[in-house]
Amino acid sequence: MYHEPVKNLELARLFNEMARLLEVQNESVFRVRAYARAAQTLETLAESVEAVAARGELGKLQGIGRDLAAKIEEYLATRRIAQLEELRRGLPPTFLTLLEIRGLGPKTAKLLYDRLGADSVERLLALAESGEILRVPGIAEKTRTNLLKAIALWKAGRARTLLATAREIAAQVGRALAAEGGVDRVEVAGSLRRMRETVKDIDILVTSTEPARVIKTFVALPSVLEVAAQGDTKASVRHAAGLRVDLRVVEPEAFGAALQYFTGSKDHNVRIRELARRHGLSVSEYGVFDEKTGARVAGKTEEEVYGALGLPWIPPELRENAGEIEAARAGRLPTLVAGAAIRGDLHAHTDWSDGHHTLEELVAAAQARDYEYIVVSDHSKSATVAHGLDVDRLEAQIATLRALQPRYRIRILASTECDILADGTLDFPDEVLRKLDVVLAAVHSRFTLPRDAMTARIVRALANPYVNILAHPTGRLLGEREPYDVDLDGVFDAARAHGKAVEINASAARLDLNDVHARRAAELGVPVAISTDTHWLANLDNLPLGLGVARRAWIGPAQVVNALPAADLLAWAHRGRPGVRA
DNA sequence: GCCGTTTTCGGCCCGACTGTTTTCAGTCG
Repeated sequence: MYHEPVKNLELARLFNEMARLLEVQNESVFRVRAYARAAQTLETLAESVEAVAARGELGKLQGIGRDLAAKIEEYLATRRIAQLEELRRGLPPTFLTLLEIRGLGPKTAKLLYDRLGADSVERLLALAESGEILRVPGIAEKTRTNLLKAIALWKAGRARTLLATAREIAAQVGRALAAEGGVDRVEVAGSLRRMRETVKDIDILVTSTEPARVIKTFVALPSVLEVAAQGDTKASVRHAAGLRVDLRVVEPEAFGAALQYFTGSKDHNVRIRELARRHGLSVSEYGVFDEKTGARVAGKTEEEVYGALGLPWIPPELRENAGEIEAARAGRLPTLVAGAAIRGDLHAHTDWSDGHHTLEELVAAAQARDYEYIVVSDHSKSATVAHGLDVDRLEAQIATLRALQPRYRIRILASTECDILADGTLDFPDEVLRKLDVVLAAVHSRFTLPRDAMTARIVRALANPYVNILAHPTGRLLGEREPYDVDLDGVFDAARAHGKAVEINASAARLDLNDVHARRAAELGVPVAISTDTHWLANLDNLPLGLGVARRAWIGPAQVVNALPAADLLAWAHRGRPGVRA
């Protein structure tokens, strides 16, 4: 999905494919897991795998030993992995899509292929519709209807749900459960709690003295389309919004263990349990237990659970098995940026361009959020569809905004989201930019430039002494538009050299930079701006989405420019301008 | 296939639910 670092994700995909192929061929689950773990390491690796290979340090990566390191090197050198090609030989290329059908795993898929030649979803559907699959031992009518349903769902498109949408649905379900009574505590777990940019399902955890009643209430909610599973303590439904919602009812005594367990990630939890085993402990959603005596030694809170393993509490956003367990053991977990640290929003639009509210409405709404400052950054003239401002209108807006200032406590900062033209020059001349408090620059056109040209374009813009922040650096729109092709390391190097910040755009479909890239930027010493890119007043509430990305990127308040007081922010923004002392 | 604060060999996370079984395998998270 991302263009940089390309090979990390390419390789991760290939390792995942090898894991699935090995699994289908009934290989040892441990061998399968080794490949899957290596894939996960590659996915979360911020640095380019090529750079690691060049240093000869592949073997130092989590879960990558001599053998897998050799396969990575083989791929980097030849763009092929002989073993993968060998594994593929036994099965048609469409076979692995069968594993995307919920409820159909490697064993059954292989069985259906061997017995009936089910080599694709289409073929499986035909076999299920005709009833031929009933001839396979272990498959009866119930499985047939379940498969038909799952295939229909698969065909409907299993696009992941945006974090913002899922947060809203989870809140609604939580409120509905609480309103029905019998529920003491409600918490969201899973990838939603970890603030992943998209989620596949929603996990909700409740405590109750009447589990049966809560389960009954849950499956009967009006927003429930279909009940997928229902037991004494857990149930799983398909929500009207299309995604799956899982509910677990747990004992208060085990709430921390359950929350830790259901927050995941799976890979994080596997590591935690392995660590526990080495301490003679066993971890489950019911608590931490002494293996010898069977006594529960922790479980009421997450702090207790991590504490029993000799670890500090790990923030959910870090729980991806991306180095957080090692950092926790070494006492080197980062202090993450939190909402309280954010002093203002650095990217917002008004009806002067494509925003939907007036300047005064925006300022009042930002002030109501107790911000110290709000940056008004309407589009520039080349963004014609967004009614971008020309020089005259920008100057008029600056005057209006300055005249408004005495009526507000919040500091109103004049800005622009200035288009970066195809050649890297800016949409406003320097003598106009210098009248602004802060300058944002962004790409809104010519998305298909070749990588080198796109990189040079952005690097040139960053060299302009008036530009402060590169907005939505990759241009992606989740589920709609791929990021444009750009060498982000080149962009980050330029940003650092010129003292510029890169944005973590918090609008629901952007989240741009993403977590992996933001982590890379921060590691390279580039500060970030966490901004909402508000077009509707309600968008100001999207800040937590951007904070989620930043926290997943291990970013602390010291690396965030809008954690600075207004005076410091302005000093930083004007530092590189001609005539301003550094 | 990886890995080491009991180990360079012998382990490798844990439990719920389902469907098809007569005691459990497969799948999921």
